[in-house]
Amino acid sequence: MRRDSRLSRMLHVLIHMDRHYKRATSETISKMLGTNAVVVRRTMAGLRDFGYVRSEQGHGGGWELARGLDQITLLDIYEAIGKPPLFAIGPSVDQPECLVEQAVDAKLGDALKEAEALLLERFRTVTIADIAADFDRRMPEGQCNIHGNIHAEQSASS
Amino acid sequence: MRRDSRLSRMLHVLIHMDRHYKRATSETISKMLGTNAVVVRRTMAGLRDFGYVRSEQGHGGGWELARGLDQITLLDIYEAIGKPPLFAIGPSVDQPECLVEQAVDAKLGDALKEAEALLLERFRTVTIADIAADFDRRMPEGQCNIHGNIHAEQSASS
DNA sequence: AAGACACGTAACCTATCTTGTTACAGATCG
DNA sequence: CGATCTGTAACAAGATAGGTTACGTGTCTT
Repeated sequence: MRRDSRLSRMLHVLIHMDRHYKRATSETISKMLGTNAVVVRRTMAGLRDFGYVRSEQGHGGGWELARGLDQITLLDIYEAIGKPPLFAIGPSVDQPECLVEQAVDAKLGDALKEAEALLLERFRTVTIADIAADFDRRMPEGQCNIHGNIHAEQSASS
Repeated sequence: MRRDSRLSRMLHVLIHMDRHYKRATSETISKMLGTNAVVVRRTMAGLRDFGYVRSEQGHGGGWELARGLDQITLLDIYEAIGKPPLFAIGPSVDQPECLVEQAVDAKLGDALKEAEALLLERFRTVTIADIAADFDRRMPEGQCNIHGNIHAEQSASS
């Protein structure tokens, strides 16, 4: 494993749900993300618990958005997936006895806290709708040809 | 594995080398860090390649500082240990075909780049001597009683 | 009521990366 | 020559995201 990509993946799928699907199954979403339906359910469970999506069991079930993308920030999703660690570096022990080590970790921790505050502030002020708007500027037709095959499957089966 | 602690560890040991050792063996340093001599040599090799420390082989050998702590920044050490990844989150693939995914990763990447720039700027402007000064403010006597046993061993054997 | 469909979840494996450990070769000093 | 150290290679351990299989449960269609 390299880096935690759950935030990126969830943003990706939420935009597609808003644009192309009224309701999508875990299987459909998993093909879109290039992964497995169980992984999708596992990750989306957090979003459901926070009320950003709904899931329905049984025949004709699947996932759907529970609110508009302009009502969901990146911070919301980050929290919904369980606030995974942001940084890959840090101290070697949590509470070092050595005072030199404490001074090192304090200084390092200050810098990390500043960077984290900046990052979370960006997450807080950007909605998923903002990202969708960025996409529209790149591709004004509002089409994503990459997942077209999946769209076709979905249209054919419904 | 949890988080990369090499930066923290190297800062820690460099301050001790400046304060308590003219020359320290990997074994001595490893006890200080609570790790293994091979791990020490492995990590310090980068610092040696960048000219921040010197190593001498053979009897009476070991490690010593090659310049003053006010001449070494946190960024220097970060680079000397190989610029490990700073963030634990990121996109799922490097070059996604889907334009929605590209828009997501671009927005996320902007926030991460901002945070990274801030973090590296802090690293660039803080010297290890600054951290040592912080330590002096915490413990004016200039003593670190935690590694006292190691200091004693070192004094006894030299 | 039966069966297909889809989520919910546990259990286990895989990949990746830092760290830990063992083993050994080479250099240096007494 | 022998003790002491660094320099490395090789491999195991630990942690975590992600992938996979299996099975239970709810729900709609026929």
